[in-house]
Amino acid sequence: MKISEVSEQCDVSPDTLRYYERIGLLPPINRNSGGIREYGDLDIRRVEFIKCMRSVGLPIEVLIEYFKLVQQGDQTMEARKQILIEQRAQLITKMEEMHKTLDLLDYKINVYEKAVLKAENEMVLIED
Amino acid sequence: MKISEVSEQCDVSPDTLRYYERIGLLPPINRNSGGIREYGDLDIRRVEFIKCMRSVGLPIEVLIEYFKLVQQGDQTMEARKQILIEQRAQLITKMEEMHKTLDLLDYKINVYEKAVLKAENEMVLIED
DNA sequence: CCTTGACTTGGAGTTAACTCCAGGTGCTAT
DNA sequence: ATAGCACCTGGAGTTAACTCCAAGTCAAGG
Repeated sequence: MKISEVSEQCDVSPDTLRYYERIGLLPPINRNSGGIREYGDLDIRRVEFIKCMRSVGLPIEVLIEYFKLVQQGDQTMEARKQILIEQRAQLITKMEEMHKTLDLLDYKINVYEKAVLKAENEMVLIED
Repeated sequence: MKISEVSEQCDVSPDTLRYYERIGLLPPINRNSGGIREYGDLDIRRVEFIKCMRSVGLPIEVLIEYFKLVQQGDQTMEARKQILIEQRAQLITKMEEMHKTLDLLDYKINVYEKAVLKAENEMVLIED
């Protein structure tokens, strides 16, 4: 798969794909005879994984560290697991934060709902 | 309340508080005779609200727009409500994204769990 | 009176994560 | 064979949201 196809399929810009490769978040992608990147299935899966993690704000640095360990082989499994556990914990914290904020938004929206209705009723009274 | 006290109580740096004021996210704070900022209860509540919204990634620009409407009085209530509803929707989307990512993390952690156990069992066999 | 410490300002610097650009190469269709 | 298009590279530019800094003011304590 060429870069534009990957870009299309994964909804990540070609610039971003090249950027990810430069900083070592993606491995050096295989090239065809003309020097054009040819992404394999594993590359695509990695992009999808990165996309999922990035979408919730997991920093690129952490992902680079993780893939560095993956590349070092099986004896780093425990360390990799620890990274995922740590990120899971942070994700849970964020979700709790979001739940609190959601409650506050709901409360405020409700206040406006009531205030707007009240204002409308008063309009009706005036119109009478 | 002086800036350092607000900073302490709300866990926001003095620099950030002054920054928020400069860009119009906080109103011009009252000053004492010496030109020192004196934060009132309303200011504090606004800081707390901002903190809550910022903690889930709601952009500063949106908050500035919101407070601009607040300052324009009651006839902007409907518009303000719409902003909150829109942000609520985006928050829900983010939470769903997070849930998906959480599931993926749980799956991966589980895979490692099994792989590590398997590796340990094999070690035992070798040691035997 | 002098030092200390918290405050002030305007402006510059930082960080993360892209995003864009200029200049160049190489296949492909007319 | 030449025009056009997708791709390449290294490097510069952008954006959001801070964060830091130098130079200055002021009240209080020794």
